[in-house]
Amino acid sequence: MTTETASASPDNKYHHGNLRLALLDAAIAQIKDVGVDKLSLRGIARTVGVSQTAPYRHFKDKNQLLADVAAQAFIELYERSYSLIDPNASALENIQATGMAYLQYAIENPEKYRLLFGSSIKNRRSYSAMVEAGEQSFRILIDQVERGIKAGDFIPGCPLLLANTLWTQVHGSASLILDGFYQDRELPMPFDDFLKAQIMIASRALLLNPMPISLDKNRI
Amino acid sequence: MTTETASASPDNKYHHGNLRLALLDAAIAQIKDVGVDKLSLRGIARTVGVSQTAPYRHFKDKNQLLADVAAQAFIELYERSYSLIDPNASALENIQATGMAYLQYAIENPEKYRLLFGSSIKNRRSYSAMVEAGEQSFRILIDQVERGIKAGDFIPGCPLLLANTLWTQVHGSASLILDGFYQDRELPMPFDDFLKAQIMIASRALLLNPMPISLDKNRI
DNA sequence: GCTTATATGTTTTCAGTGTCAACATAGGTA
DNA sequence: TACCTATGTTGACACTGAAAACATATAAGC
Repeated sequence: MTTETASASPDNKYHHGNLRLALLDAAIAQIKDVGVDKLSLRGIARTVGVSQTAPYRHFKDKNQLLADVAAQAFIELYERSYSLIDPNASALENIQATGMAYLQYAIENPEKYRLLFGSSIKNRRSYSAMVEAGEQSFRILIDQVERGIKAGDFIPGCPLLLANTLWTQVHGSASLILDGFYQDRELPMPFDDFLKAQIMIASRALLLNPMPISLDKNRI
Repeated sequence: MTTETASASPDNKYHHGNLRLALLDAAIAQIKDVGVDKLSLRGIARTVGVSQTAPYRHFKDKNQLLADVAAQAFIELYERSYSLIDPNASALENIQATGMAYLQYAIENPEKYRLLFGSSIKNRRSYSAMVEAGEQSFRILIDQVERGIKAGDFIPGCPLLLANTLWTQVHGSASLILDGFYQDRELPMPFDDFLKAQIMIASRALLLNPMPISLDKNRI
């Protein structure tokens, strides 16, 4: 979602007014309905009603357009996660809540998620805006891990390490969902519970003194 | 690695002899050095020295060629994992060993791993040989989880759920490695230890009675 | 107001892709 | 011998990302 509306000066045949935003919006739309790897620069130029090379005035190449879209999406993801952090809740609760929100984002925006973490974008490291937006999201998790350690709930390990362990679990979960790994697969419980249970198990690993067993054998 | 050598009848201008294998081999080679998404059917046809449409006699389309390569790679991965299972070792030890081997495979064969779990292959579910090869690998993990439960070491939960939690962690870890997430990033310890520590933490979640804290604060 | 530079468009073109249809040939079989 | 089928080839189509050369509208300096 871009902040401004895409058309600024209305009847300006030649100069579009705000082509850059219009292209980004069209790209997001196209990603959503044809998928990130069927997205074509020419296609989005066509839907915006502009020549096929016009986008090159605003983006060095297709890769940069994708990186810019991704940066936006990372911010979206960050805001969504951040809004769920409750300073009064325990670190564990916050972690589990944001973990589920993360999965939900991936499920609701599969193609965007693929853009964020797939290999559509080359040379990720060289798009600093995108990288920083991504790291901002990650820092939410690190912060909560640090809180949990300080509160004496979690193992007193390196926060980056612990946070990363959690993140990789959730990220792997998302990847497998999007790759259709769970389609036509019999699960022992509703899908949502399945995901939640995994997050609970994974976060149990951080607890200094986890319950000997906190899961009902029949439910899980 | 295909089992037979690719050229059967030597001087047969028109009929190649074993084009199918030759194409698969060329595909693997091309994946290794230009990457899975820069692989082109025409390119591999060229290196094999055959017309650009010849591959269509052996593969319905590019997607099917990729799926066939992936099936092979899954078997590779399976064999590598299976060879590490020691019936006399504990489930936990086996799980940690295969987990590290899995990451090592991903690091050594980044483009192959991307092929296996990225979105290069469309409609994965419809390539049953590939799907089954993949599930075979996963079953190794499930088996060990079941062993751990029976031995009274692990939480008595649904093995699929527990195994999946572990797998998603390792898979996520691999994805982030390949996406260059750890490049130019300061880590609190050597990279290999970093990965191993995460696997240890993640598998700690399965233990019925994990050590209150088993990690030295300074090392981790 | 006039000129001029710059940002933002367009046209044209190139090299590359996956895939299809039509045709050619070699080897095995009736 | 005649033919069928598997396996090749040629040529074409409809795409793609991208570069080069050209056009125009807006903004800045005088």
